[in-house]
Amino acid sequence: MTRTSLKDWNCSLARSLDIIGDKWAMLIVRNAFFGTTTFSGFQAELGIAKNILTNRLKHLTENGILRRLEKDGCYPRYKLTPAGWELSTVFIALLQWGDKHVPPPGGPPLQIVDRETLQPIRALALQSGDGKPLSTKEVRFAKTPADFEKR
Amino acid sequence: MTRTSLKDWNCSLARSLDIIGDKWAMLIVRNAFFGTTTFSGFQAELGIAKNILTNRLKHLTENGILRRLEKDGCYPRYKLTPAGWELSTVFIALLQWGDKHVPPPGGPPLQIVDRETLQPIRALALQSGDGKPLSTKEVRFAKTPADFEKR
DNA sequence: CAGTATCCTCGCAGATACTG
DNA sequence: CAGTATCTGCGAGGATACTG
Repeated sequence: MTRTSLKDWNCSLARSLDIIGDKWAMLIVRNAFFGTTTFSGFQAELGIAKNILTNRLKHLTENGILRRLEKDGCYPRYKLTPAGWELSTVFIALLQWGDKHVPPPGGPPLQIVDRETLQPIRALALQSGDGKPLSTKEVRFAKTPADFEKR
Repeated sequence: MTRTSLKDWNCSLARSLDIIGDKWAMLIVRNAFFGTTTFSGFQAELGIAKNILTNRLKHLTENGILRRLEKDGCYPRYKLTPAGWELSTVFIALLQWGDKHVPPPGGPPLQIVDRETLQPIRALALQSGDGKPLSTKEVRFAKTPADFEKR
């Protein structure tokens, strides 16, 4: 009678979906990937309710996607773990799929380009260390970040 | 006050998540990819409630992921559209991520191998035509299909 | 077999006020 | 700023009975 949990399924996809299978989780990871680190940052960019955001951040932290870093006298920062970084392969695939098959209401889709070459990125191979931002493989948006996520 | 819909966001990822961002949708696509075509097939394999399954199948059909084929005097069959096939890049990425980062409760994870070479598949490039199953690139499970998804 | 029709429940999510 | 606490409610999702 309770909702089925996928945690214990003998299937990696199912278990993965149990962690990042809801829309907010994936969007949070995406924004973390593109540089957001603070509570209010996620909150403003996504327009998500605070308690829900708390929930998701906690859930992602407990499942090893995010790491919560507290420096004394400073705001806590959320950064992707290596496992979190590797999720980029997933949402980039989804993003590109969406670019192709779910056209935006108006205007052309935003593009992800390499920060240096400005060439469109088709797939990412990430091998980051311990949550540090990537150097050359780092990506940005062709449009300004502000354009990107207007809620 | 209503739940936020991602349909109209200016972001391909968000719009994609609105379509296949819930766990059942992705699992249905996965099973469709691996050969399931009938209502009862999905129902038995996933253990999903019938009305929910009806919902999801309708939703996926309306959004161009599945195609519902009716032959007179025969059961309806659900087959992936080309767009649906291309989703495999997404869930394979997720599946492999899960293999690495969300270890199963007991025993080694199942593996996806090439049907002919039996080599593990790391990434798929699909270029299927009109919903037809793929030929050489088709994949199967190293274990029997029956092992695969025991609900 | 492939759904439709109901009913019911509880989880997710939104809004808001409040705290260190 | 970064949450916590509380209230509220829609609606996803489950169970079951029924139909062509």
